[in-house]
Amino acid sequence: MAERTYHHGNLRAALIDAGLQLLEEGGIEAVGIRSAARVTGVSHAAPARYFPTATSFLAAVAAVGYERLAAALAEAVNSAEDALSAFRAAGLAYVAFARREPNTFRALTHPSLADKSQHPDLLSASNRAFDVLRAAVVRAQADGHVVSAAPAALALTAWSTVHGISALIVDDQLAAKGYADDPDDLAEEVLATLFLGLRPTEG
Amino acid sequence: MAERTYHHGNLRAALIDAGLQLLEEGGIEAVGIRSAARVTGVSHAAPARYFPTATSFLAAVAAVGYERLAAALAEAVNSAEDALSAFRAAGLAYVAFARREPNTFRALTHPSLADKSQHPDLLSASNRAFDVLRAAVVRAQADGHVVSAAPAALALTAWSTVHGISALIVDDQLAAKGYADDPDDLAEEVLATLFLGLRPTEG
DNA sequence: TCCCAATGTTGACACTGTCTATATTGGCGG
DNA sequence: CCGCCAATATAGACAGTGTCAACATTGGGA
Repeated sequence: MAERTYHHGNLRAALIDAGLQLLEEGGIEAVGIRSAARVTGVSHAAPARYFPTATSFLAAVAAVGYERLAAALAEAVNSAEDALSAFRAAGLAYVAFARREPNTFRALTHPSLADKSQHPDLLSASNRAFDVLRAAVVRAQADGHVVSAAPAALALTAWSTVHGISALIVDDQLAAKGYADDPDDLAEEVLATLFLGLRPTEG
Repeated sequence: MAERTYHHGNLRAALIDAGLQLLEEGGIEAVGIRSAARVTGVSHAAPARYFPTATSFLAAVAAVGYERLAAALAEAVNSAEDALSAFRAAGLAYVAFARREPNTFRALTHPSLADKSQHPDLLSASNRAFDVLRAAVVRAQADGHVVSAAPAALALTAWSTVHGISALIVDDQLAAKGYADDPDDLAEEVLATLFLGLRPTEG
């Protein structure tokens, strides 16, 4: 901060902060190399040393978004009482995160970041968030609340479900598609259906 | 086509065709007002009369994508034997569409189109696709294969599920998340879980 | 202390979307 | 059949973007 000289100190982190701020304020379209440089008070080409391309900058910002998501999921899981309610809390936390930070949520699945193999940090952050859900599945299996199939497949199913409903809620598609009630109710209903489908056959 | 004069005839449709071509070839990032004009062989500002803003052009292209999706769903539903397999076929057709036209699929949920209320044609096309799924739900209810709750909520649940898994498959996230098998198998598994969750309680 | 490698800056280029002013022309009333 | 007008397309300009190459600055180790 304050009265910086020629060398910034930790420009990389400062740029990512600026990117997060731009993201929150103006959506993903507002996140750019030059605007981030401007916010940071640095020349327009300075970011190039840390982010060779505009997409790589976006990826770095989105990676922080995934970290936040992972943290939100982990907190929900940890503050739950039993394995099933932990799994359930993770699902609700996913939807809650999307609603709380819609612009961040949308950034996570931005088309230009579709190929995550180009952005290792983004990929690992994404997987870290997923692993929280996967761990919750494994524990719910151990407690007999979830059918004992491959955890990866079950976690992918759960991820799909909560991601899909989050996308619909965040983009405000409910009313247009004939659902007039509280989005929270829908999230609960969707999760209930999911859990019913994941239940072990005849306990 | 061929030797056009000053007035094009149906520039609007030609531009959308160009947009679809650009989309298929280079992804959504390649779809722009100027590039579409270039492909169409028209001046860079000509599209402005039909598409006042770049986003509105994108919306028109995406609307065609939703129409295609709706058609694919409808065909799957219509060529099925009974109500339950029609519902199931619709789900598989959704995933198949996403895999067949990944760039089109990604365009449908592009962040800049998140607010569909700004783009009536896009909204109605999107709803048309959704209605195919909703009708399938209703029929499956009538045949006793699906719990009798509000169709809108159930259809939203189904949409969420198939959309989520499609997004994961299209962005090639399966292997990175520990699923090494055939994506088709996963799609079937996810649908099976969905149907299990949607089944009427004890028949 | 000196120097060099790491870090920022400056300037330029091609590209984009958007605006305003201008040119072209098909089709209508006379 | 003619002439004009409104619809349609063009031309030019401007601000903004990402990216590149040449240059300036400086901190920290030999």
